[in-house]
Amino acid sequence: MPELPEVETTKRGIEPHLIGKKISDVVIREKRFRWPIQSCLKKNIQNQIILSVSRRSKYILFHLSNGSFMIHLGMSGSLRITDNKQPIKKHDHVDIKTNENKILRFNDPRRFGCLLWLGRQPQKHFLLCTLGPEPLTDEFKADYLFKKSRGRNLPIKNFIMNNSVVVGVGNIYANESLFISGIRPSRKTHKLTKKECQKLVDAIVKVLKSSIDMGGTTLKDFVNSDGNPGYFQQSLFVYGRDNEQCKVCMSKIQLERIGQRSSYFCKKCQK
DNA sequence: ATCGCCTCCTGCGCGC
DNA sequence: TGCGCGCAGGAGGCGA
Repeated sequence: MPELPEVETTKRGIEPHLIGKKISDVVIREKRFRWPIQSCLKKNIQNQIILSVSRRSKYILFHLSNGSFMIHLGMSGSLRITDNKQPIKKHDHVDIKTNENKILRFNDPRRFGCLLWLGRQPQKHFLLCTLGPEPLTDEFKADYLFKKSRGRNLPIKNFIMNNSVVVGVGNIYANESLFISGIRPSRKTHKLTKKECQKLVDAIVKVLKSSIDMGGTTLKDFVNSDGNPGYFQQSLFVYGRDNEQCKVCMSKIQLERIGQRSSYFCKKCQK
């Protein structure tokens, strides 16, 4: 569920509670994630001060003076700032406690996420070193996407969901940005014109930015927030709307499986 | 090198 | 009401 905007919102929400704080204890109730929690994690981060928090792709990185660690929320994970009065709920797998009796609590029902020690050069970790540009930076522009797309024969939707092309575009945002740019998800990547690449880049940026804005207003209270409402739901053009009317032309929204993923589009608005 | 399929896991919604 | 099935999703890994 967490796509890039949710991860960014989470990062912004927890950051002020953690900067400059010392990690006093780490409680690991479950170590089986996408990758198991390393046995060295606890001793490496305990008694260290959190100097800064950053985000790369959907990874949230925590920087300490002896190295960094990171958390990925997978598809069902969430992070909360809480305290030891709050009862431990199902799937509350890890607590990172600070010296001010605040707890960063990692909940992840499906355990698709991870919590990994990275060492002193986090950017060299195998999960981070092959990542493409961040979509909300100058690196991600039409020129880049056009060049990168030459000679590629896969559906454009798969292409933009590939993390080595651009990070942070999950299934929902891929569908939405292709609708906004008027491109069918099944179009072969190399057939996109430069103009279409421009439209697609603009659409991806627009969708991600507006979603961050919405997430920012809905999820601002992280201390007592008890869930993520479908705040983005009402603004979706195509995702999850098969057989419903296109909000632009009233045609019926189509559903097709592309690359094992549900792909929604409007036949009339997208070519 | 590139692409597509499989897999990890649990909760939910549907149909019977 | 209860059960079981199928699907959802991020993204690495692997086989073709």
